Amino acid sequence: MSSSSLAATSTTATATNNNNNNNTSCSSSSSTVLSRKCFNSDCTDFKSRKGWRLRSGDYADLCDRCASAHEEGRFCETFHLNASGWRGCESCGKRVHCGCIVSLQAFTLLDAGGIACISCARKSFVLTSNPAWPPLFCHPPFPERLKDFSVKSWSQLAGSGPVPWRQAPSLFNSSATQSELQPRMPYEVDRLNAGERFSALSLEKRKLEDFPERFINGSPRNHLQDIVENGNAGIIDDEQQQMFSSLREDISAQQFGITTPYASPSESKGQIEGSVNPLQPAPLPPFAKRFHGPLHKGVDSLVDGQIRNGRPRVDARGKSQLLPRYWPRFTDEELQQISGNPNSVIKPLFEKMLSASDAGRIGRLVLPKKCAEAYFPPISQPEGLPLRVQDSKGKEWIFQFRFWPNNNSRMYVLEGVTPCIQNMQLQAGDIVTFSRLEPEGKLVMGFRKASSASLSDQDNETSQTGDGASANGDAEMGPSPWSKVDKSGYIAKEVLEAKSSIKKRKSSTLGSKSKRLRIENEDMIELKLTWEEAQGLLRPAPDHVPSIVVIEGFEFEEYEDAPVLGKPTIFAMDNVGHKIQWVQCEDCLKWRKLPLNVLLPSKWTCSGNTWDSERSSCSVAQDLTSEQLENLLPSRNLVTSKRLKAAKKDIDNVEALGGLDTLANLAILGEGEALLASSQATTKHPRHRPGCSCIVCIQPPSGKGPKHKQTCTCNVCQTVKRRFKTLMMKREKKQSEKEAETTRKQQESSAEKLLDDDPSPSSNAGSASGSPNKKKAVSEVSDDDPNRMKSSTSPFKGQIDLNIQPERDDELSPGSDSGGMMRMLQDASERYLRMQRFLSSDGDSIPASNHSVSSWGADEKAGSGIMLGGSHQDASEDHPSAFSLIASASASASTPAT
DNA sequence: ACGTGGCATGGGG
DNA sequence: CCCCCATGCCACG
Repeated sequence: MSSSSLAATSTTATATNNNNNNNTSCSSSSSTVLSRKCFNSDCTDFKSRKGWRLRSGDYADLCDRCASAHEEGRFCETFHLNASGWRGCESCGKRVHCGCIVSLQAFTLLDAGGIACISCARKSFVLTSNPAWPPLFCHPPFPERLKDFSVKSWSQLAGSGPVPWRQAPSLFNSSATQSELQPRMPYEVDRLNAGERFSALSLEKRKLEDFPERFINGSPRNHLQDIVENGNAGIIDDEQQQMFSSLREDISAQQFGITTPYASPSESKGQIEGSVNPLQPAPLPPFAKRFHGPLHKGVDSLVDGQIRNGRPRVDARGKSQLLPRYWPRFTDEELQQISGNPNSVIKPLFEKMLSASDAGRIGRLVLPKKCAEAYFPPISQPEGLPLRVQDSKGKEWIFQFRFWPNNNSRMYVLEGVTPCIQNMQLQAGDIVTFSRLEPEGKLVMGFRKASSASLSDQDNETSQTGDGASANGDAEMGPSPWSKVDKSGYIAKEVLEAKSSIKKRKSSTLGSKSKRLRIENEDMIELKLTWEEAQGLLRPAPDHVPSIVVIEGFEFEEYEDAPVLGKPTIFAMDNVGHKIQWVQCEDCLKWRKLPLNVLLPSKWTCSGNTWDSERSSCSVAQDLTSEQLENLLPSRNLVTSKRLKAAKKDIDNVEALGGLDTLANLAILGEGEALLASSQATTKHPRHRPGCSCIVCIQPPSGKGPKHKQTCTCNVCQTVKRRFKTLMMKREKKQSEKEAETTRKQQESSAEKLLDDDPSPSSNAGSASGSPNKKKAVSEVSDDDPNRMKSSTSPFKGQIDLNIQPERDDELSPGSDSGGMMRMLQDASERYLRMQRFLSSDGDSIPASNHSVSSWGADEKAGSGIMLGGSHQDASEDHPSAFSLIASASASASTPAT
């Protein structure tokens, strides 16, 4: 986002109060922009993450702490507690701050007066957020918004009439989500021609400029109304437009979140109008036809009546009409998380498994007709219109949404998706999801690697879940969301489902069509990895004994109750010989010693150290030296330790570890999830924030960059080494166990075999770990595979390649470091072995064997993930889960070569 | 000759 | 038998 310019603009408009504690919101865009300090005037930390959206459309840059508070909905209660504007939810009585931009979307103004907190609002089908303002303040003024309008939002708006916020209940209802699919707007946005598209920029600019003025002059609402009345809609800010779009036809185009936005006000109008007619002419899609007659009115009426209820649209279609295979599997929660904005509701629209063609170089993604007609703006002409879509990383893509006449029908396609697909490193078989950010109406695109996808849902049929929690890693946006949200529960859920779904899965999605697509094993591997990783972080609820289930060769621990996403810990033995576990504080990153059987929440801080009151504060030093820590830390530690050696000290280590953990968590969640928080990832690695020094981010593009020396201790090399160790271990075991088979298997065997064979790494862990480890191993392999696959196998991931770990390892070395790598690997392997021995002795007895394993695995994963990410860069980013990253450990080495 | 765009074909549901 | 949609193929630039 053009932050700078916007910021400037907004600044002007907003004027001056940068620092009100109370009004955090609008205040200091200027300061924000200019300084490095946290946007929150009460905070002196440096900004590092994105917070709420400013009126300028930019985001408030917050420090981690403030960002977290914001993400968790605690910002106002933390900083605005003494500010005016606190009101009680009419429904639940919960206190909600209504006096600043930060909380804009945390409540809804009720028709009858008063406010309802967002959660109650949703329950009661009320709008999710304040219709009137949010847009203005919360949405970026530009194209995004304009484009963003999704049909839904649009319709909603329309329904509400002048008063935007009154909406069709269904809209908010999560369940309604799918159903809500609106019919499309009667109008089309197509008109955008290439030329028009680019006008968008100017438009934006204009908007920005205008925005302040309008805003200042009157209440947003009035302005909006005026605008509407005057026919200025085009000029209106996106938000405004959104709000009033319902009123105007114009809106339609924008609403779709389409790119149309670019059109200037006048343009837009023209377009819209023109489009309207034009649209209709063409063979109308079902919806179009339906709505065709009543344009504007139709819209309104739709909103209230049909849209909500009658309309077959989305809802109807949603699931009933759309083939199950296109049913979105992510849950609202997921979506929400993806959105990054707690107040935003992401409505899953549909998802599609990429076909070879889709993932090919042609850059055309064939859209399921019904989905296209239901969720995308109606287009009457083959040229269609540009559609703006935001990916999970917050990156915006503009695709040409168009169709080809086909027989008597149409074939809808999204053109220009190649960059996006490549960026996400998607391949045939991976799933692309489309959803819409409810308040904003923005189209969001996520993805799920085949493996993960399979887990959650590939099959519609399968997914009983429907709404369920499939989620895996939808890439969907996920910037911050995941990080914020305590995913544990969620994740656990996913995992569980995944397990169950896995069985079914295989056959699913691709189905007949997918024959070609079946990527297979790779994906499978990935999934497994994912699972593994996830498993690593999952802790069984206390006192729950798992039953082991073997699915497709994989062992799963099944717990009646959803597992808990626990904080990875390291099991060890204290001086006295007691088995204990070490855990790292979320806040200070210090390591604390805890009883062996303690199950910690995913976010654990020193304050939670009820076992050692003396060390229940972050201010207390950790009773563990960096060296000890180094020794203590398993594989993942390697990285850390090396880092230490490299130069930095404990702090670095700690950070690194923390990062790993975080990554691991994130990974599990899914791609977008984690890093997204920052919303704007690096170009290189969207998941990572700017300034991120992780391997991924510091890595040169694959195939580029200087080679590393054997003695190189950079993260990448460390990762690679670690990776190698793991691989080595695996091999070792395999060989010992299956010498003859191993060789052949490695090359031929699919991931499955690998899984079975999995080496020892997991051995350390308890019983539970067993499966995970295997998976892990597999995952690693898979990781490698992806990269290689790309290079070698092309559309169909090279199953073979992936499977062959050894080769990869070899490959790896050549790719990045060549000779040096081997040494590193050996070294790493040695260390690794040592570690394992150590750990194994400790971990075995541990009740929650999982812990040991999991922690290890998690760490490892995390570490590998990080590393991989670095190596993979793009790929890793895209991959929803860390696994991919992990897998790439070996790959990472090779990756560079890619 | 290559890359793209658009249409046609044909398997599958 | 019809509709979808993944690909193939061809024409155009």
